[in-house]
Amino acid sequence: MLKIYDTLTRSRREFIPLTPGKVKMYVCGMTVYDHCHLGHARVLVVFDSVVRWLQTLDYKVTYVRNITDIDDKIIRRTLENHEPFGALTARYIQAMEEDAAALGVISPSFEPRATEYIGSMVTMIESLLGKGLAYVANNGDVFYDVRRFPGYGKLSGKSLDDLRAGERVEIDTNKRDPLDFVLWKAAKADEPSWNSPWGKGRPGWHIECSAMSEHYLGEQFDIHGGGQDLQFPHHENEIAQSEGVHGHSHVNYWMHNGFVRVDNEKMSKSLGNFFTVREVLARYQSEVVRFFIVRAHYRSPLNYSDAHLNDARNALERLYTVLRNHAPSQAQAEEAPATIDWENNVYAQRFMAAMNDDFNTPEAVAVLFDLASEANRTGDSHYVSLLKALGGILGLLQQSPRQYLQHPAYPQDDRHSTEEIERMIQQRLQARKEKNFTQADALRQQLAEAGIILEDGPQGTTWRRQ
RNA sequence: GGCGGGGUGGCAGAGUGGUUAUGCAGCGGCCUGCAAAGCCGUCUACGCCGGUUCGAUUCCGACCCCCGCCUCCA
Repeated sequence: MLKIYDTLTRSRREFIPLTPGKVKMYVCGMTVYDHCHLGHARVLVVFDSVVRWLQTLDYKVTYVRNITDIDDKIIRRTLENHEPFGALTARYIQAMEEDAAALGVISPSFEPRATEYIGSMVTMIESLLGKGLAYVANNGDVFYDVRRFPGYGKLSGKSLDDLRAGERVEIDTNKRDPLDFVLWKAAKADEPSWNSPWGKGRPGWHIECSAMSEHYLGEQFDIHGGGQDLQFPHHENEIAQSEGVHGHSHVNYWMHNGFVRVDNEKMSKSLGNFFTVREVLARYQSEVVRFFIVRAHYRSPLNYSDAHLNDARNALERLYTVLRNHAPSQAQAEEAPATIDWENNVYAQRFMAAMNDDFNTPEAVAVLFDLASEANRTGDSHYVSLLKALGGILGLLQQSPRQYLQHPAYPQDDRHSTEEIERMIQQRLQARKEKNFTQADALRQQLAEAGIILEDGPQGTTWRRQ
């Protein structure tokens, strides 16, 4: 039985989908004005793991992850760059897709862009105006009237009177309440704009998620996810909009992942302490990054540092080494296809129990390592098959072990070609045969200095990159 | 100030009212020409102070400290 921690009720609740066998899930994706950083990578990987597990449980998942391709920051960036905003967003959407693919993230069922749903947003805003939950201000902006929505603050546990609006930012005098948020922004000159009953303008940030989630998933759906920082105000506002229009709750389970931190501080664009996915992928194999993310629970903070990435790299190497050392033979692979016996296998059961407990991936990873130990102890390839199958559910261990282990850690370390390495290994084997250990060790040392480790085994000498 | 989440062994990171998490790193041994990999063994724990309990890292209370949200942010 799957249990999910729901932010709204602050409790772990049994997961019961609205429609048996089906899951409708919406996750707030990226605002595309810059490259993804590790915090974005975490959202991508965390909810990818959620989808993979739901699918393992035989749910048919409809997964929507939106793209915000119009907002203040995008406009500012296009002005700085002197380029059309469509060109800017297209470039960063492309980059995001590349990063996601590198991290082994399966494409969502739908990836709607805000600019393609302006009409739905306008309809929604009209509805809110009709219900008296919104108003047109003197400056032409349309605002949500938060005081008119009784449940405002229920997701983030805030009360309107406790919020210190205006303490950090100047209050917009066009608003009735400082916490009112914009649904429609009147266009300034040189800004991208769309027609609306309130004149040319563009949507506020929050309305897009209400509109697009309804378009793809209906008035009510199962899971809504995103980073912790979206809890307030973004998701709070989304509730106000969707519930305001429909008159009933729209999300059954709210999931929020924890932050990536640097030096114990939240990694964020505004603090400028971020590392982009591509910066990190230039130095670590992408699977190391995914492993690093999956090794922590999704709600916990995750500290980023080279030491931690190195630690993850070394740990993952152990798993791939098992896969290499005890790979099932062709015959064994055919005899025992990669089906997982959830009913009888204790490792599979532990894995399932862990994942069913609010997606406890660290515990699931621990099962992987126990399987690795068992495989090393017994040499039984059944453990290896299961290790690879369970790893696959987490999006791990699907590369060929040789490819993984021989992948250059840093591109500039790729000093020796594979042919060169193989030739030196043969030279060393010849030297060993002649008991010329001095020369054999010299050759090994030479390779070691290039980060290449030799391993003499019963089946001959293999190599990997450190 | 309001609200929320935390403080676990050298590092990372789960979890539990009494039984080995797991990984990396360290140490000793086995294996090896020597290594590497692997195996066996092993050392560092549950912020502080009280309370409940036969027994608390795990429950309760106070305290200290850290982080997040209250502006855009995954």
